[in-house]
Amino acid sequence: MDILDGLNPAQRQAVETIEGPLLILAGPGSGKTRVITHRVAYLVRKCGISPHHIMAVTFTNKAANEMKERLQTLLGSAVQELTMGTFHAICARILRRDGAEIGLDSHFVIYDEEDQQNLVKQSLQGLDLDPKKFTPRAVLSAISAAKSQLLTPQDYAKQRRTYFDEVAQRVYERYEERLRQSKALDFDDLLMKTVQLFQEREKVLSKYQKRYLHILIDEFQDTNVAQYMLAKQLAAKHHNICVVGDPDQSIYSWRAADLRNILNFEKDYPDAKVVFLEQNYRSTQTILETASGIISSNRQRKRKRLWTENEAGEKVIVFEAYNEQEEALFVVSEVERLSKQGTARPQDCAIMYRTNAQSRALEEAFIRYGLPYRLVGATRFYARREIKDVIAYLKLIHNPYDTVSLSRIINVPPRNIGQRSLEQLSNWAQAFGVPLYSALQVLANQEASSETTSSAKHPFSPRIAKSLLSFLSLLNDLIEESQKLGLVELLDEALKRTGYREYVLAEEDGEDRWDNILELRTVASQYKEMPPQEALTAFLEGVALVSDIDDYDTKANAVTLITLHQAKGLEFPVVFIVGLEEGVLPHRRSFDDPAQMEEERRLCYVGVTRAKKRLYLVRAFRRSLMGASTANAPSRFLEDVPHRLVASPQPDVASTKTLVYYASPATPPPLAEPAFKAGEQVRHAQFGQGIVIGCQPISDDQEVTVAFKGTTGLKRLLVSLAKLERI
DNA sequence: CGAAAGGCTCTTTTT
DNA sequence: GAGCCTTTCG
Repeated sequence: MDILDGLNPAQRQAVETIEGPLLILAGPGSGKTRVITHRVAYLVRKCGISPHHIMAVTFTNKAANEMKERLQTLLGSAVQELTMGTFHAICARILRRDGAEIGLDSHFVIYDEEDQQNLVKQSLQGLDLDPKKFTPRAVLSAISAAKSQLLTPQDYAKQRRTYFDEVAQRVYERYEERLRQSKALDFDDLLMKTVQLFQEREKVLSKYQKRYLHILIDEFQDTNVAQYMLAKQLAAKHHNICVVGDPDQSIYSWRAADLRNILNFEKDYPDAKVVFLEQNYRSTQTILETASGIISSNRQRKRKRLWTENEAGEKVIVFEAYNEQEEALFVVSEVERLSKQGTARPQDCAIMYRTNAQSRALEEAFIRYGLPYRLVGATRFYARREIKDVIAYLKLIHNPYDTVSLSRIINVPPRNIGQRSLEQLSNWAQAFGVPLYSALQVLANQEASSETTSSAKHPFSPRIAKSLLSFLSLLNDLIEESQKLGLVELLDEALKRTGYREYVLAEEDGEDRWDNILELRTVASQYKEMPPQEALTAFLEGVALVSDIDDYDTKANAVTLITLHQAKGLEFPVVFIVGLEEGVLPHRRSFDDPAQMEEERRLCYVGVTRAKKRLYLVRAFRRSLMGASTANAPSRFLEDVPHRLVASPQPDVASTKTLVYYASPATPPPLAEPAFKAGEQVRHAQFGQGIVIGCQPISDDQEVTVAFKGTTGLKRLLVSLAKLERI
């Protein structure tokens, strides 16, 4: 098969233009992914470029994996040679290998946002500031923005304007110092340090420049200054840089993405060729026109003409519910109706919303009516406390200087090292300017030699000193074990020695939490092929850089619940956008900033253009936000949907007049008949006898809660799996 | 020292 | 409505 077969002229041009800079402006549904994969295949198969010399940067790991899968069929095992991943993942690899050149320890740990916030909190302490005015969150966001623009604390100092800037700058300095002590890098460092490495070490840069003859970057509209600089550095030798994006789909400016990267690409690369992909293969005429209607009100944009040969298709359905419960009910009954009709299966449908909090009402409705659903994100596996605790142990084993992780688990499970003791330890360490781990070792030496060397003598009571030392030896033992044990064995050993299992099981939801840990163990077991040390590094890196969307599996037989941001790059036959209200979408935080308001509009545009066949725009008249229920006006975006595209009876979306369109008289599907009733006596093969407490539908199954005799206690089981026997 | 309870503030979006 | 922090008590 020829690689160019089945491509339209513009797509073909995008694939064949391999020399020099290339900007591909790709409208939604224009076959962008297809172009990128075919371009890579073309480079390898037609131009004889080794995959080793190609770098492709994607926005998520998921996108990278999918692309690899597709290329597998075109290239076979040579795919492994490609450098493919997010900027963050690629940079982490580079720094692990060559970071020593700029003084980085190859055992650096990666700090996620929670870790960062803890560190900012620590750095704020002792500055004697109004904690209301200078929240860790706000300060961190300033620091992160600075780093995304490659501003060091010194650079930041030069351009600070307000008192807040001054404070943020001082915290930034302390924060950096602590990161360094902990041998840790935060997300932004991964980019910034790589840029720095390339700036300061010509040899290293040149090595990578020589290697990467071709560089491809997807979702270019969402890159920040640091990422842009990185691309520029890497491409400086060969100039074969191909960027793909769509300014209308730029939705990450709050994460310091800079639209100017794509808008000014042609200025920075004067010899750049530009290809427009404007034919849409995804959506119906109606959906595409709806999208155009919405986006064309933005003033800061290049006009472009999207078109499609697809049929007009179904009208857009606009629905106003009374409140979020009714909104959810409407969605559920529509999904049910479509699937009864055979029009769409549950997995063909997606429900998109502006904020994670909105998923709750939807979830409740789905559970209540026993419809299968799949929630992307929100539950954030790796953000769970027990998972973070266990990972903190592993991070510490990997790099004991990691002060954030050490502070996190020094008293988890409780070992008599309370806040005050930790504070004492921290102050003492700070006085020496060393990480907590080093301080603990100094303490150990002092205790061992029993000599009382004047000023530096530790401040701890004998009892506390004993607790601290026993923690230190626990940690040291585990570090020693890590030399010989495989990853899973190491994890087990850590859990055993710390007594974490007993600790977690004693809590409320202990069973669930323990199950989560077992799931983490399963993830760890996937690294068994590697040598132990390497496995630990790879595991921690993987864990640090995953995103919620990464393990989203489209095959499950379930409706997808997803934020508009996460929906970028996906497509569904049926899309519901809910919460189309002033204050929600657009979000109220964008009211006073026209640029942000335009981004809200783009977000809405992204949502609409995910739909292939059917689009529902749904809003609620009242909605409870933060406890209180408020009435909201219809979203201004609804006004931009041409009336002729909306299902009759014509809703007058411009007015606040109520409704309009009812899908079949809302007949809520009957509750599935519970398989068990409370009070029934049952027997389980493993847990023995018990009494049923309750039973409720969950996805396409039922969950039964049983109180078992003896030590087992309360268990929640899936009816289909548990094989409960009535007695 | 730590567990429990009560009161406070926020909530966009996330690699 | 929840997570976070502070307070209080054992």
